[in-house]
Amino acid sequence: MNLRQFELFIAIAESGSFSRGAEKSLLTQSTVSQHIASLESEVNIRLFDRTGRGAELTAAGHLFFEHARSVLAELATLRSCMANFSGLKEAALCVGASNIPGTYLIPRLLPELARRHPGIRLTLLGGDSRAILDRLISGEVELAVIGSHPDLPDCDFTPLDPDLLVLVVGPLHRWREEVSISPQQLFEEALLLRENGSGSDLALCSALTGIGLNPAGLRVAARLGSNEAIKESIADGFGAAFLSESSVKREVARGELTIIPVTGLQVRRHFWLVTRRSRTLSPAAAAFAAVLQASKSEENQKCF
Amino acid sequence: MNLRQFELFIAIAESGSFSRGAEKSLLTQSTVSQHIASLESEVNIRLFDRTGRGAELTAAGHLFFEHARSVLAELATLRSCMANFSGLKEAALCVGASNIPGTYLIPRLLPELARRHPGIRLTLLGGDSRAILDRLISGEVELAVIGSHPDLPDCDFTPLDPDLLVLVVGPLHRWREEVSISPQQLFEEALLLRENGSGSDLALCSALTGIGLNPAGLRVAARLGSNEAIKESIADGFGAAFLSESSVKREVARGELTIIPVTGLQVRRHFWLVTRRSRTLSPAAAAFAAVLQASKSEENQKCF
DNA sequence: TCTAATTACGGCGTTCGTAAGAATG
DNA sequence: CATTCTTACGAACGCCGTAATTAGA
Repeated sequence: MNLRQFELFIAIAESGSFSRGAEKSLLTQSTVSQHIASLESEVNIRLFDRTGRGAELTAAGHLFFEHARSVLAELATLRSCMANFSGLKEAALCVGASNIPGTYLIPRLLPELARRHPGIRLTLLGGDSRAILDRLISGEVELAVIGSHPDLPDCDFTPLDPDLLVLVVGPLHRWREEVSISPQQLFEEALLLRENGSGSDLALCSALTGIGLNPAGLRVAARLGSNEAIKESIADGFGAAFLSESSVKREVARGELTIIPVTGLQVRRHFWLVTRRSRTLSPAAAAFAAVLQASKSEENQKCF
Repeated sequence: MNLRQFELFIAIAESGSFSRGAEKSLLTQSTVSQHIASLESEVNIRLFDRTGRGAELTAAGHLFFEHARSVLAELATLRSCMANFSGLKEAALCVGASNIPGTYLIPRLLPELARRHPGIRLTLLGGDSRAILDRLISGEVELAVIGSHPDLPDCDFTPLDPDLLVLVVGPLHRWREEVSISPQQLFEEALLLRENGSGSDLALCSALTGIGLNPAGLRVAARLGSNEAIKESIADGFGAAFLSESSVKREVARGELTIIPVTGLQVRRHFWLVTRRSRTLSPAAAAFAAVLQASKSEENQKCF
């Protein structure tokens, strides 16, 4: 009992004769005869009545016919789904992203993704880096975009465009009017930081260390769990913080926050595209990754 | 792409390794490898990621998996339907029967049919003999039970138990008290007959001719289209009629109708089981025919 | 007697297993 | 180094076609 025989069976049933069914299926009568005999012996019941001028379905044959059609219909569905999937005509894609990339990076890329592959239905799952990576490893998301690079043996990390962290203060802050400050001045001011070990925290520490300063000396007023919480606090006039440039663009434009350059200090943090090592990306995931990479070169071009 | 490969694919997907999938499917690893490679080349996309300690579905593989399961589910349905059908566990049967057999013969057989084959779902289509035979020839019904035997080359007729036609009159009829009447007396009375050429009409004519009388001399008060119409008329006291003994049993028992024996005249009419020549009967139809035949011998035993 | 399905048989392609090789952890 | 998948190659099986046979109209 195989799919070819099903198609043959249906060709015969619809044409009413073994010979015409054979023609349709590009086979000879004799082969057709063998196949039907084989089917009949397998279900142990006659499927066609041989009438002398063709063949006609028996009651059992009618039953078989209906179900054979269902089987072939399912098969056709499978084929078309696979073709759509391969061709990116229609594909579900599940991506994980931590806070900053999920809020500020990926949304900017959605138009380009939709333009290139209108069939991709994207689901974006959020969470902190650790949770996102867990979801990646479990297969719940196919790729992840995060702002840190833990040492995971099972994952491949691809750098995306670097995120610039800038010092921002609120409209009532005493630094408000400064054209710039020195790195040393940072140690005199109450700072708001993200969680210990978070991507932005690590980036700041590494930048300070890079110019010979010890991050441990910073006056950390608070460590807050969200970018937005820090913004709120600063907007009220309390403290200063290093925030992702892209995440404060809007507020800076409205004058709610002000960027204060710090002479000789550049705090950068990379975003990483993470995939499971030696796992095949679906075409949709590959397309998404390509869009991410493309945006990266664009950003870099702007930098140079 | 064939059904065997689908089963194999699912075995691998569920067990998480080519080797274990091979065991389940009673194949060797290498064969399995070839089959999956063949599937993958056919849909033109990777279905499994080979992880070094097994194999895991890719996104495309998950999609394939779902649909492959649907295909196999349909196949399983087909197999079970065919098995049920062959085994009479569950089968639809469509039978045609003309008026008398449909009303009085077949209903009596239903309990026996249900006892032998509880799974058979019977559909009984009615109509006059001609309509029933048309439905038989078109394949709409698989077998037919009728009260006449037209000369159709494409049909096989099998005689069932003969039906006895008896002369019945109403409670107000002048023959009410007669113990019996002579055949000649029939010609003095208004008779109600069925349609010209109907089974019961033919039976009466043939019986009269058989004892040397000419049916043309009968006083035909009316020809009515239904047995029940004739009963109604007679019960009102008008006329007499030859009706199927089995169809008047109930009324005779209640005293609404009376059977008057006619000396030396026996009007019999055969019922026929009709099938299309050289067509295979479904198991259900064969079972139904068997019940009919069994009832026939029973009746004959009573006769002798 | 013609048309259509079945049967017999030989060629050929596919599937399968053994065994050796490569990759992964 | 062990496990797992891949590749190569020969054997077996099944599928297909030709041609002769049988059945039906």
